[in-house]
Amino acid sequence: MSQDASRPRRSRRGSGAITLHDVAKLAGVAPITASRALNHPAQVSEEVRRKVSEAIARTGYVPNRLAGGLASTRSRLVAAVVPTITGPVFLQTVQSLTEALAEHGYQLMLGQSGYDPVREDALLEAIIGRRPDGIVLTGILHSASGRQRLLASGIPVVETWDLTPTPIDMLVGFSHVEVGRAVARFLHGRGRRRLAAVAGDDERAKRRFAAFQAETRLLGLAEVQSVVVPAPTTLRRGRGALADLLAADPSIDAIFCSSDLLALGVLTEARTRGLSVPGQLAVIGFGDQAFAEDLAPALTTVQIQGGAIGRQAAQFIVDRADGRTVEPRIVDIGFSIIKRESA
Amino acid sequence: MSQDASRPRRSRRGSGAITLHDVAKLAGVAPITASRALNHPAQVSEEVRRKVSEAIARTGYVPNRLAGGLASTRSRLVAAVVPTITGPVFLQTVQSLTEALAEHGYQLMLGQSGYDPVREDALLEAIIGRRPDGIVLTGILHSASGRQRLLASGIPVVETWDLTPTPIDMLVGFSHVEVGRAVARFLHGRGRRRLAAVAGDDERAKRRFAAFQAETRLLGLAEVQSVVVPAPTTLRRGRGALADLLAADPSIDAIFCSSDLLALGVLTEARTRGLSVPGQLAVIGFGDQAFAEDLAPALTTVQIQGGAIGRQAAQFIVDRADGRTVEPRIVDIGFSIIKRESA
DNA sequence: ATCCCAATTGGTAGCGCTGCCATCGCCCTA
DNA sequence: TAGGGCGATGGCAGCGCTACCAATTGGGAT
Repeated sequence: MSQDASRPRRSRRGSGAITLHDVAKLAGVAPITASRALNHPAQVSEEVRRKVSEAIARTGYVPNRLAGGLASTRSRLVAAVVPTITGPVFLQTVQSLTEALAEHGYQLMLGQSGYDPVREDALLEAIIGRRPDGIVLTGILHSASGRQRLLASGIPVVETWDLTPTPIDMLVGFSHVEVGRAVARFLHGRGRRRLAAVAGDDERAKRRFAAFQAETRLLGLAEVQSVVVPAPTTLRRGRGALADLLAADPSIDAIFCSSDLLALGVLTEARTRGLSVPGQLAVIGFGDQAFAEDLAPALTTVQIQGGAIGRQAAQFIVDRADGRTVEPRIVDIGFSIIKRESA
Repeated sequence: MSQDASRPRRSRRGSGAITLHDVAKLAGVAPITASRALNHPAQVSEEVRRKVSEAIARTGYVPNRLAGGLASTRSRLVAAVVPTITGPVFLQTVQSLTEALAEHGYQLMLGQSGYDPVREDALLEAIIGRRPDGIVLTGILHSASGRQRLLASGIPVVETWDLTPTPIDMLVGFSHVEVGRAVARFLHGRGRRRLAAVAGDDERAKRRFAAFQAETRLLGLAEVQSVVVPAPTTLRRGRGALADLLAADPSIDAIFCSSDLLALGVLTEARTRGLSVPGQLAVIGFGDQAFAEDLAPALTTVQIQGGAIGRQAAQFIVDRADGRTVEPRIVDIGFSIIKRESA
């Protein structure tokens, strides 16, 4: 026990914290050997492993990952970009992403792009500066300059919650077009003939809506009544939307909502107006949030496996970081319509 | 334009990316001068600033913050720990924290402690290893060893969503005890006499409930009927809770719920049972989530300024990082009961 | 006995940046 | 003209870690 006397006045700077060198000295091995004991335990003897872990326990040493990342060019940091965290759509994805990443020793950095392209650019710069081992884009439509920047950085990128034939790099999502079509056919199949829609004001929701509308025409139904509400979608917007829709055409018999929250708003407004669901009006949501199944009436909705998206994204990035080639680089996670009471 | 020929085979390692040295060379200044042009622009001449920013624009240089953080012992990283991101309670706080931090050039790392103390310790280690400039604890009850570790790391810590006289370091929150008392008095003041509660299974919710119960006794009311539901609280749990409560005592006339989602569940169950709210039953929630005001009936609830908590926490950390002493280190953000229709 | 190879350990030299101190002009004052 | 002071620039060294290569050891093959 002799860590008192010496303390050779740190030459200049530093945090003053315990370093790997301190641990190595205490364990009686070279610093690099201590490093190996931690990062490649198979490469050192049982004895060294024991001495080093003892020294760590005694000093309370915590490796400086900033230094490690700099030296190895592997930061073990992954960035996730969402428009805003308060929109509940991506939460499940962020959660499972964080968890899956943590299991592999990676840490998540969270960035909110907001709805401002200037902010988006600044955010990208801040992220790239940390040299993450991967970037997960969640429901963001990035500017051309942002895309360029990402490409130039050479950092693995996973786009999620969408399906395009030309991703920046890797992709895990589902087809919004197929969702729109499937919902139209579903409602038609259940005897609905005067369809309406409440769409959030974002690119994906609009694609779902366009496909929904196109399919409706193919089915020979009446023109779709629709309302576009600004993002993020809320219960209030749902109530307002139903009011608007009814004012425009009281004969509608089904509504496809851009989110479950919007659907809850529609349900709420319908109830206050004495409209029976699903009797007079069928309502279908999107997202299958936890509350959907326990509403009264239970909400029929489109289920997306947000958790699976996050796990797959994490897998993509870990594979890349470990030098494995990722193939295929596009994964369609699919979706399903959960039939409950509201439609 | 001459960055082709030379490329003097990087001696050994490195990411191959543009470095500050490359920029400095192109601008015709010393590396340290280029560094100053970026970080302390007031210290260099107009001319240098111009040449450097030109070189940056031409090369697409993005500073390596890992290296910067290592050299300056300021990572400009802040860690936030939440039990789970899918519980919507802390979202507002995380959002405003991220935003306020971004404005000052800080990036947020997100950690989920889950409900497992082992995981919590691993998470803390992962976080401390990144040498963040601050750690924000949100609604977490950390183990004694975790607390010890945090203290030893010397990193500024902000605890949130609570009020204790003995914080680890800094604190911004409100009194759960006062909330419980205030709600009991509020319901009593509105003529309710047979109070009940649905409490989430976490430490804070239990403190609110205990105070609620104590105050009820002081007011001379009947013993409080209660149900404890496991975290995270959901709509389903709310429905189940009302069923249980009614089974135990059909005469209850008011329910204090641990979250707005729980309250929505109670509202839903009450409706399916033909119980009128607030006529036969008063319902009050906790959190004032966005949807609360647009429910039918609109939900009376306890409002917490989650956004303000996040902003204050960011302010605390930025102040500390800039070397300002933070005083007082405990901020009571308060709460208010928002009277709507349900109680 | 000699050589070879694998397993283990150590040394050196950075990763890309910034803190500290020295240097260089230049202007102002005496 | 000499001295002092100040603003701008540069050099050096090192933050704490790991990649790469070298050295050492012990056994097995020949």
